[in-house]
Amino acid sequence: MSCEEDFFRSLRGRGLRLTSQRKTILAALHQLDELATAEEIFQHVQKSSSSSLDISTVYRTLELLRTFQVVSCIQGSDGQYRYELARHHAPHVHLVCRVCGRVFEAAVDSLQPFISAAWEHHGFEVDLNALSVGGLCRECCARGR
Amino acid sequence: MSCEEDFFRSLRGRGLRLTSQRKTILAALHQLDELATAEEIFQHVQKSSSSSLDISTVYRTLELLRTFQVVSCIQGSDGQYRYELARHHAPHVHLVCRVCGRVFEAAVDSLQPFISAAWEHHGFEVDLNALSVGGLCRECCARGR
DNA sequence: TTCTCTGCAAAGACTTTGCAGTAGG
DNA sequence: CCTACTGCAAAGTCTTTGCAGAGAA
Repeated sequence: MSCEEDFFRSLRGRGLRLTSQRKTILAALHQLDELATAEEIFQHVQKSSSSSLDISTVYRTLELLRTFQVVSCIQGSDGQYRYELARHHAPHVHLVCRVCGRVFEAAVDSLQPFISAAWEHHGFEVDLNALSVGGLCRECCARGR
Repeated sequence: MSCEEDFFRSLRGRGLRLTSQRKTILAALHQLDELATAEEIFQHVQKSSSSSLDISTVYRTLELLRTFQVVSCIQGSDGQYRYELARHHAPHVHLVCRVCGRVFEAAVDSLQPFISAAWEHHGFEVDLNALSVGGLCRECCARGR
């Protein structure tokens, strides 16, 4: 799995180690294949794997994966951080419904004018991997808020 | 002040009351005139006003103001909620630097294509007041991350 | 062997909640 | 006078941290 090899190389580059817990968490991210909280990743490992690990290890590993840009991280409408594999998905934006909290994925091409404008007017480099947009989804909108 | 009158009317519509604490918090939001956390609003009142209130009252009032759309609310890079008066500002987007945490305001016109696309493809109604975009600011970008 | 990493437990930061007294309308 | 609101204190939720032992390289 090239993702694990990449991770291993990144770790070695800083004198860090590829432990079984880190492998397990990376595998869980592949299996979940969607935005997941640290708690959800933890639960998934508890159920699907014989390996045991601690929730604090999950947090520490996710932080590490984030610094290597292996995972991207957004905050849902409930304020929790949610993670997903960065390279596993085409670049996309998350549409987070402020009522039901569900997350939808939208393409990024229509954002190009905005990205250019942010760069030209503010020197700001928009991070597409961490982009989440609040609003109302179709159902909640129809339900009248 | 029309903002307070609006708030009063909204409250009356639901049989709720305009208390001195709610007036104080609304005034603080006007004085701060920028994104502020509950704690910052609380501190501001403690310093600048003779009225005393509890931090839990600040949270309860901000939640109330949010349901009436008097304030809008985003999450900064540190995960804290930050509030500002919704009508006091022209519609704008917050650019949140993932390194230094500073927040910049950007115009929304270049987002029009994206807003239209989200609506057409997903039936998703983007909420501009709650829109924050992560990335790297000019300084942190120049500093090489 | 050498350090990094882990599990555990505890603390931390921010936010919410239950309750009895206070005060708005 | 009614009942929503407040302050207080306590709990809740999510996340981080200190430390001694475990385990990669």
